[in-house]
Amino acid sequence: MPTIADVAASAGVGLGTVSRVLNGSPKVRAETRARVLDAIDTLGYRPNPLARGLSLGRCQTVGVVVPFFTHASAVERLRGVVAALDQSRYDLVLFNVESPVHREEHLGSLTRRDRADGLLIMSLPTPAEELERLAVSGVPIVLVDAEGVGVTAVVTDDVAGGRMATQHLVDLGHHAIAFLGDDPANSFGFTSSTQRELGYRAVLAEAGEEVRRDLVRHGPHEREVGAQVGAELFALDDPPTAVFASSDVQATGIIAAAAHAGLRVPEDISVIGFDDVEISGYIGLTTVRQPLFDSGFLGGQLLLDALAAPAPGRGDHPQVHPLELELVIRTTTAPPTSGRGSTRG
Amino acid sequence: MPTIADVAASAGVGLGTVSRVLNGSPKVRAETRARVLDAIDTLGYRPNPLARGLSLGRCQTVGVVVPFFTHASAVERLRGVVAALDQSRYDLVLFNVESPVHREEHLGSLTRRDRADGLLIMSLPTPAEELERLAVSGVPIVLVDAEGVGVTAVVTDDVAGGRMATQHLVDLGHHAIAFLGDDPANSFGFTSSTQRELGYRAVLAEAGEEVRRDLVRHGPHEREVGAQVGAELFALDDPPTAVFASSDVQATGIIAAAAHAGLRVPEDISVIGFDDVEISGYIGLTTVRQPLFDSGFLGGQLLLDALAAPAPGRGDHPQVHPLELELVIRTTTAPPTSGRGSTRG
DNA sequence: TTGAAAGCGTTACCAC
DNA sequence: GTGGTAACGCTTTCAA
Repeated sequence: MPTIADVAASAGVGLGTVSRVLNGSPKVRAETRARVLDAIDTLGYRPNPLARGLSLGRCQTVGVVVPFFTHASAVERLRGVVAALDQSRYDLVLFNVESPVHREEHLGSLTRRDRADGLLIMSLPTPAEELERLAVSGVPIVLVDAEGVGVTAVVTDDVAGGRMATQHLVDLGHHAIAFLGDDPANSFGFTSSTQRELGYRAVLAEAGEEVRRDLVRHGPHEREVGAQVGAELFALDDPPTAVFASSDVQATGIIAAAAHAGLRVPEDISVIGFDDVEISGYIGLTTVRQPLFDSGFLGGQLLLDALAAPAPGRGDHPQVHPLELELVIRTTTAPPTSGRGSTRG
Repeated sequence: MPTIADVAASAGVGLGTVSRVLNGSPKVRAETRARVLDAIDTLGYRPNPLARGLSLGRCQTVGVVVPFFTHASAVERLRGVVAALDQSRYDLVLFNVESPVHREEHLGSLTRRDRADGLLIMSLPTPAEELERLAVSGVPIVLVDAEGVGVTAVVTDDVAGGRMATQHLVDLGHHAIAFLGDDPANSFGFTSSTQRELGYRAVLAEAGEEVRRDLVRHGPHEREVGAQVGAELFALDDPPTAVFASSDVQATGIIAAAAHAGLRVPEDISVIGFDDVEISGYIGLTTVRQPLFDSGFLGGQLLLDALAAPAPGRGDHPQVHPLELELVIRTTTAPPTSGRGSTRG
């Protein structure tokens, strides 16, 4: 495995000259450069990124901290990040987070420029103190689907999204509208779902509807949870005529439960989700579309920008980039049928 | 940012001793160790992986080369890898491959121990010559969903899978069975689909059925492709009564086309897919299940094993680990209805 | 058991 | 322009 020294020897020049050629320094005579390039070629030399990193104090690596298993939508976001980084010279190191402990571990070890030059944190509410530590360490950081004081972030207005979904159901004439989302006290501290619930409650209040406690349910973003909650909901004396699930994955569970209970969607029960993941199109789920891929892509770009900026300017201008939400009406929502539905006043 | 020297100074010991403590060498007096550990703690010292890697000649990193965007199934496999690596001390670097050029690039630069200590290549048929280069470079390598001479691999018997699917349709009484899969001349050189097609042809031959050229179609693993091909198939004078799509994603397209053509599944047309990705369960698709997650997990473990093995033994015993396929019968296949179907003898 | 010193492959600073 | 040389932070060998 040839080193820079071998190249230098072979080309009959000094170490420094090879390095200069490598890094495109203009202070090299054309003829010398050619000779060095030639030697590099014949020797099949390739710079050692580790050594380069050690010397430079950076490692050409971007760390992505992502709750990979927890959200189906994370994958789509990750795709965006990958696409954004693809043209850059940065490698992408994946840090999966399955538990809060996990997060602490990773964030702790990543507060160092030597594991990753920049950090992309997805969907994980990061304690202000952690953020502070990261900021101090000088590692540029971008949050995607999360917010933090003084940190550049790509966000979605989940309250607005929750409003959109609920308003759609209200507009269709529904009264007994159930909500299913993450537990506000979930161990990760995910807040998106809670925000959506806020939107739900706000719209209901505006419509003069009472928020029935038996219609508000919580659980992780899993299909099984949706199926379970759906079954409970449909077994109620006064069942809902519509369900707003704060994720498409949960929504599919609700739909499965409806089928199981012999209910037709949307005739007997309307279902709306959130995210617009790939499967939603397949099954015709009405939902609130989040630009998942774009969020990752934009996050990646922002991080690359921060990395490209001269160190002193870094982090001085944190920006929050809101992404547009869009109501996608497909075939799982419709006006309530008179035969069924709430009899509440 | 404290270095090992700071720790040494603070603990009043030499550099080497700190290093020994760090690496769990037994040749350190308990009292000394305690003092060092103490210093490490108060200083908040953390070893620099880059420096460590440079010195050691490795970087505690596993490279995963994966056609991320090309196959939905790749994500599931990736999940498995992440899970396998999670407990190890290796970081996972993701190399996306969107085009053959991409592949060359990555593989070229990864033939070096300094970017990744080990390599996991997914679903990408790697030219024997590349494999040779990698083998020579001493980087342990594991193939998942691909095969190569002399390389440890996790594989599925796609011919057998193709047989399973086709036999299921034949057993149901179908005669005009269409096939949709990757173009055998696809630019990546993916072969799984072609293997499945082999199984399809074999079963048809055994059943005494002619393989109708108009019923064998090719295209990328995209839903749109399935929809397009489905439309063409259903417009035939003598349309098929069943379709075997070599991926679930294509199968969903076929189903969409059926709905569009006013055909009921499975009454008018049976559809079987391949993979059993998450959505397949949701939509009740009959399919051949591949243990995607497991394949990634096993691949990760095998790579970790290889990495743990003493260098000389590496690669001496490449093994091929076949994974079990399973026919999952759900609701998209049924016997052909008499009213429709082929009239061929 | 411990300390000192020699690398690992680069980059960057300093003379020439 | 170009060639030495000192870092970068760690592991490891060699003495002591």
